[in-house]
This record gives sequence, C-alpha cells and structure tokens, in this order.
Amino acid sequence: MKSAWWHAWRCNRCDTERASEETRRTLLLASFEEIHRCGFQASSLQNILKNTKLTKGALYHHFRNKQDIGYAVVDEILKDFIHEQWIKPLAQTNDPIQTLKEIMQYTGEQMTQEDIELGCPLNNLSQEMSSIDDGFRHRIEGLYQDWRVAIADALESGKARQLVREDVNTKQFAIVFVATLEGCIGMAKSSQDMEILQECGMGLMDLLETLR
Amino acid sequence: MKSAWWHAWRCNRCDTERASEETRRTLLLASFEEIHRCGFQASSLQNILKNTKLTKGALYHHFRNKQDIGYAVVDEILKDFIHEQWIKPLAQTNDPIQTLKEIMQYTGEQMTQEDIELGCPLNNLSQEMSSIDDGFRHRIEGLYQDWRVAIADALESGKARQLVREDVNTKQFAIVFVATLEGCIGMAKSSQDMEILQECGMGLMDLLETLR
DNA sequence: CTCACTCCATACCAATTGGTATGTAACTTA
DNA sequence: TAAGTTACATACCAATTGGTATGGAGTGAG
Repeated sequence: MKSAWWHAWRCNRCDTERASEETRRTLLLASFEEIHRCGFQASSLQNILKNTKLTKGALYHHFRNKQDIGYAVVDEILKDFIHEQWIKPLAQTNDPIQTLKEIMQYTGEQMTQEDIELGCPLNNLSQEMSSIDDGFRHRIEGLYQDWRVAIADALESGKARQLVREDVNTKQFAIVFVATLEGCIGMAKSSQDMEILQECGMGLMDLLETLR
Repeated sequence: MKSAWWHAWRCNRCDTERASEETRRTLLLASFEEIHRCGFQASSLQNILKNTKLTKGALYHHFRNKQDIGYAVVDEILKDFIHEQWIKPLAQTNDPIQTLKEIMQYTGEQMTQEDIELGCPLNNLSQEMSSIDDGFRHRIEGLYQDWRVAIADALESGKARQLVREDVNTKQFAIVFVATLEGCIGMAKSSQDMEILQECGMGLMDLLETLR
C-alpha cells in the first residue's frame, strides 16, 4: 500500500520501521567502534551488545552472522566516511592539490589522541582481514580504488587548469599518496606521537607541492 | 662448571640444552608463522602446536603465556630481520641512497605472492596490537626507531661524503620513508596486485633520488 | 642409590566464542 | 476477531580458547 500524505500522521508501521532501522544503526555503530578498538576477529558480539543494551535477538535479526556485520561496517560506515571526507570534496574542487592539503590539515586537526592510538579503521581492517577473507578484501580494495581514482581524476582535471604539471603520473601518485598517508597514520599509531604524524604530514605536503 | 674442551666429546648436558633451545626455536618460528597468517589475537596455540607436533607442556615450559610468545617473536625474530635486512647494510655502506634502493629492489624481488598477501609482519603486528598492548607497542616502536635512526644516520654520513644534499631533513625523511614503505606493502596486500607494489616502489625510488 | 632438576606429554579446567531455538509483544492484514 | 509477520528478548548449545596440574623420562650432583 502506497502511503498517502495523511498516513504520515501516525502511521504505526512507519514508526516501527524507523525504530527498526534505528536499532540496526545502533548495532552497526557499536560494531564499528568495537572493531576499531579490537580488530574484527577479536571483536566480541557480547561487548557490542553490552554497549548497545540490546540482545542477540536484535543482532541476529538484522545481521546473518558476524561476517555480515563486518561487511556492513565496510559497505556503509567506512564507505560513507571515505566518500564524505575525500571523494566529494575532490569531485568539486578546482585546485586538487590545495584541496588534498586542506583535507589532510583538517583531518589532522580533528584527530584526538584516541584517534591516533586506534589508527585508521580502514587500514586496520585491511591489514587484518585482507589475507584472511576475500569478502573483506574485495570491499576494502574497492574503497581504496574509489579513493585513488578520485585523487587521480582530480589531479588530471587540475592538469587541464594548469594547476598540475603535465608530466605527473597521476595514477601512480594517487597510489603513493594513499599508501603514504596510511603509512603515516600507522607510524603515529605505533609511536603514539603526534609529532611523528606531523612530520609525516609535512613530508606528504612537500610531495604534493612538487606536483605544481 | 666451565666446560673444558674434552667435554665437547659427549657432554649429555650440552646435548639436552641444545635440544631444548632447538624446540624453543621451533615453537618460536611456528608462532611467528601463525601470527603472520592470523594476527596475534586470532592465532591459536593449538594450531602452533599442531604444526610443530609438540604439546602444551613444551610450549608452557619455554614461555610463560601467549603474550610472552608474541613478545619473543618481536624481540628475536622481527628484530633480527630488521637488523639483518636494513640496519647492518646501512651501517656499512658508503652510498646510503644506493643502498636503500638496493635493499628495496632485493626484497621486492625476493617477495613471493604469499608474502604480498600476508604483508609485513612488523606492520601487521603494529597495527593490530599497538593500541591494545603497551608491551607490544614499546617493542615495535623500538624496532621502528632503530630502523629510522639507521636510515637517518646513513643519510647524514652520506652528507659528509656529499652523496646527499646538505639541506635534507634526514630525520623527517627517515620517518616518511619507513611510513611510505609500510604503506606501500599494505596497499599491495589489500590489492593483492604486484603492480601496485611496483608503482609504490617506483614512487619511493623517485623520492630517494631527490635527495641527491 | 637417591634426590633434585630439566624438559616435555597428557589430561583436565573455567571462560568465552559465535550461533540457534524458542518465546512473545506489537502490529497489520484478511 | 483470527492469523500472520515483524522485531526483538531469553535461554541454551557445541566448540574453542588460554591456562594449569600432574606425571614421567632423562640427567647430573652428592
């Protein structure tokens, strides 16, 4: 039945459906945090449920199994993050180099001590699960691919505007850029030293400037 | 009792001590491989023992607990690897840039498909355990520190020989170099694509050349 | 010969794991 | 009103986990 406008006024079905989506979202966010803290394999469904005050009934109603939860975290939460933080700004910018530096600076400033300790959730999951579960690997590699393509495309369009040197290998640079960024965050994670992150960031910024 | 030379001829004590060290080494290597495959937390003592055909009695005779095994893997196996592969060659070289490129090339060529899939054991452990266990973190960070210092020192000595530009920030470069290298291996791991590793390697090689 | 010590095997343990079966309240549909 | 579906909660399960207690074979010391 199509919902007419007057159904918005107290449509019980809509209410419960919205509530259901909300609990699913709650489960998903709690799962993301648990996985971010402990890794996927060491993450415990008990802990997730403890934090949400929900039960296994709820969890296994919305997800088929633990693997399904992990996949959903990548497909929904991590994907959203990459798109909002990187891909959308890059798709709109006129000056890709400037935008890349701005995103780096912004995310660097937003980072708390805990963020540094926990590291990049995408990289964490990638390093842990890529060699163990192909479902994870394909999803994660897809995200990295989107990310790199967005950077390369932005740099190519920067060439057209003569804001990027013509001889730059944009595809290769995108690979190195993402790799270096993840590497830097990883270094900061193990050293738990903000200075290391900044030194790394500076190095990357310098590298970016060489593209002009 | 000091062992005189004639004790070498059938010293039963020495035999058993050597055998004991050997089983410890067997356990340690099997643990390293299991951890490299599954990560530390997901690694199973049962699997380790299954591969060695030893038992828990042996394992808990040589190690206090699972954590102790992980620490020993870092302190002995990973440390040895970094020192042999990177620190020693860098300490002896006259041309640090050339040596860095040679090590990269050599390790790149030696890498099997499985090595790419499993990634760098040091980085794997670092990303998994740094935020969870400070014992791991300190040990791993110590290794990274040694590694970076070796690179920076080599580059500094390269300055004296005018093989490295005077204005190079060697300490910062060492950080970026190690971060990028680990990032590249991580990218190759999730993409399972040798080409990605080579593109990354090329980028790093180019970066190295800018130091001359 | 006896005692103690090293090195390792066997058997067992509580705790935790992901997963399932069943129950039930709320709501929609017929 | 009766039947069916959704959205959970509760109770339970086998399997696996890291860890321990005990035992025994081999060896050196006294």
